[in-house]
Amino acid sequence: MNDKFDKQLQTKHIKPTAMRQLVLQVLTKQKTALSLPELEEIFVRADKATLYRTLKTFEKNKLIHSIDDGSGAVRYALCSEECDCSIEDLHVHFLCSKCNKTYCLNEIPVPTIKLPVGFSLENVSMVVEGICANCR
Amino acid sequence: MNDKFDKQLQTKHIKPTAMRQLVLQVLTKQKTALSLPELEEIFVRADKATLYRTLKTFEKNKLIHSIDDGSGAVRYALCSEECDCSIEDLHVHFLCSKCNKTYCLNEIPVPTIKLPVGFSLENVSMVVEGICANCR
DNA sequence: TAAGTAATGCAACCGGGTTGCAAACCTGTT
DNA sequence: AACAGGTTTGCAACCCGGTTGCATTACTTA
Ligand SMILES: [Mn+2]
Ligand SMILES: [Mn+2]
Ligand SMILES: [Zn+2]
Ligand SMILES: [Zn+2]
Repeated sequence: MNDKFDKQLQTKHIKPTAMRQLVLQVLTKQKTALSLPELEEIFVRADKATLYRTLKTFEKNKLIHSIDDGSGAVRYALCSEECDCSIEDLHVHFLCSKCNKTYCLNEIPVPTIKLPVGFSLENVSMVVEGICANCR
Repeated sequence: MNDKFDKQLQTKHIKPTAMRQLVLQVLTKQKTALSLPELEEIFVRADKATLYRTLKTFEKNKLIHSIDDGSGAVRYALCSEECDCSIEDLHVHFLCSKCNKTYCLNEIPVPTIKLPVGFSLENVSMVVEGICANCR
């Protein structure tokens, strides 16, 4: 059980500390992305900086990806199995204006667009805002 | 000359004060979007709150639109002539990772995407990050 | 001119994010 | 078991963009 998260962390070359296992566990069971402040609410006894660095470590090692949806706090979600955080792994995110939750729309890739001449692309972010299926 | 901005403000039902004329003038000559902190650097003697409220007023009255490009500060750019800030006026924005400037790609509308069932759309934001034409 | 309304200036505050530093912890070695 | 090195954690402080309350000033109109 913990072994599962343990392996997962080691696969991404992250030393599996207790805190990291717990954070990974929480992130795993979420259907929507979590921000640092939200994580703080879940781990009331944990230190903000530790949670912050945990997320940063996870992100650096591509266990999670970050989503800046304009909701005020950057949110994080588990990367999917095949994800290596390259351009072709980018997908659309959805922010519900009612429940303020952020969904990964993993099945919807970010559409390709043709940039003006001279502009080169390194990254794309597409955030759709609206009402989610749970709120309607 | 000032008359031009004057009319423009009145068209959008904004009382044309001196500060507002100046801010509009600055926004007009910009080729890239401006954030509140950047505006503060330009108007060193002006008060932050005044500039803040000026931007908010402009935005509410659809003289400018805001762009949250993930650069840390929300940026603002003049709306184009025909813009009434509805869905079909949405366009892609470009953030240069070198000069950190944000461009309105007015000629590139945000692509339509098909959301999962139950999800409804109210707004979309698409930000491309890369190297701009000036920086390459 | 006087009253009423809107804009401005100043100060303080909030919240998310980030960092320096010391203590605790882990791991491998003597 | 004691030690040494490197890593993680906890605590505190800080930064910065954004926002608000409130008193003052400016504008409008009766
Ligand atoms: Mn995602
Ligand atoms: Mn724009
Ligand atoms: Zn919802
Ligand atoms: Zn550039």
